[in-house]
Amino acid sequence: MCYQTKITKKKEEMQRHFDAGIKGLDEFEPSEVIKAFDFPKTPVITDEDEHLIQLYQWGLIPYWADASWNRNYTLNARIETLDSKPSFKNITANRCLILINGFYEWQHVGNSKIKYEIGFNNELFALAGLYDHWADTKTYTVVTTEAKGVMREIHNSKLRMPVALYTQHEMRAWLHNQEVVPRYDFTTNPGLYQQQTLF
DNA sequence: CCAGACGTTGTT
DNA sequence: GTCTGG
DNA sequence: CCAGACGTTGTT
DNA sequence: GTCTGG
Repeated sequence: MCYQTKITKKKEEMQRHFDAGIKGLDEFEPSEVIKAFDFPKTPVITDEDEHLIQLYQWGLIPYWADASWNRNYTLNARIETLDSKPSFKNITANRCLILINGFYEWQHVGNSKIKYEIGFNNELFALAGLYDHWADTKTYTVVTTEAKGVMREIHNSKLRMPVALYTQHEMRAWLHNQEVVPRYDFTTNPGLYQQQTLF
């Protein structure tokens, strides 16, 4: 899974990096830790306009959802079952890029856990996402897959990781519904935080 | 057949 | 809206 | 979809 | 076996 990200880059740098304009990012503030369970609005690029960065809210709300919808459960979407889940199957072509320069995951060691920052030397990159857009509601979910490589060592409890895209080619492929191989050659920064698990 | 679910499993 | 558990 | 029903109303 | 209630 993936519930915490990092976006410390300025708008101007994101524009340059992703070769895109910007719309409605006034309320965006770079942040060391972005928490999914707060349902934050974060910068994304959708397949509707690959040269525009806009804010979408983390936590997918399908267009048919009613007031009882619980976004806690649509912060992530398992890539293995996208085509069969009612919440995702009709939007598997609504591709977006979630713009970040790091994300966080916890490693369980004995009965404590260590927080890692994961990324590409603090460079900008993207997570693969799906979005829905209806009325004023613009929301997204982060697509996850089986953890590989170093991610199996770090995220050793759930063995999941977000689908990460690094090159422009990978990002375009995702937006165009083409096969992508999720990245796992991350740089990692351990020990940001350590916590005894409660017993 | 239709009511009820639909999504994932975590942080301070 | 579609799917599915009862 | 699958577990569980599936039949009728009387004779000494 | 088929039908149907849940």
